[in-house]
Amino acid sequence: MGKQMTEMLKGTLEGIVLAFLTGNPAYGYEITAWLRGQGFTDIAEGTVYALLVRIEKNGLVDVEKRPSEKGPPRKVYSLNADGEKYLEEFWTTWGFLAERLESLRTEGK
Amino acid sequence: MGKQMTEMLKGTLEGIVLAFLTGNPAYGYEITAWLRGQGFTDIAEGTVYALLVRIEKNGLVDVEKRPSEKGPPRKVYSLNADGEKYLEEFWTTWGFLAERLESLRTEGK
DNA sequence: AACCACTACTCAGCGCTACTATGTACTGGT
DNA sequence: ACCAGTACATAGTAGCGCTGAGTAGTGGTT
Repeated sequence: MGKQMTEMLKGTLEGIVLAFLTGNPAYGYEITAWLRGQGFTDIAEGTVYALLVRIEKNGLVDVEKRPSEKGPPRKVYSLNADGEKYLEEFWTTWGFLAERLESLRTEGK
Repeated sequence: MGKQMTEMLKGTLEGIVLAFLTGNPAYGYEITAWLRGQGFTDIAEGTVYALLVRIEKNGLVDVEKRPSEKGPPRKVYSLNADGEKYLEEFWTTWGFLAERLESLRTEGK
């Protein structure tokens, strides 16, 4: 993946995944596939799983294990109340940053 | 600074500074002050100087030393051709990311 | 003269996140 | 028996911003 994208994803990938999880419980493999479909073609599987471990440890999601027809059991993640609050803060932070950058891009300094 | 903002700045702060430098040579202390004026109130001085060292080492800027009336000599940075090209790539990368996030925020997944 | 605020730059060490690379394990098709 | 696809896990690495401290020059106050 491009180095710029790699650095830019720091902090935002988490928000992207949490946003996807809103009202839409999903498991790791599924999330990875979705991300690739969104254009994040080079996201490594390991990155997603590590992220999921982290947000679970931070108490932002609930986890439920479900059997799969085609492989090992799935770990289905769903956003909980803390996660929703965290995601709201994420949007606030991102909104500020995006606004600053947008005005920089159009107006110049 | 908020942890979310700290992580999100990774990769974007560099672009912000390069964008500011476009057609507008500046020195570290000045850039720090400008960033604070833009709302990035908690950007550490050390962060900015380290970033400037990095982009200089990567050949994105030219540097000129100028005496100051009120302190140690200033190191004035100006964007060069490589820097402009890099900044263009930055906008492309950021544009993609911002678009994805924006559609996530409004449409939901 | 001593002190402090402001200007201006530097640097070592830390924490966090994404990436690399590899491994495990289950199902189904050939 | 083999391989592709599904599904998860993890140790080690690189990069970036932050913390905290230090150096240096100028000007104003006491």
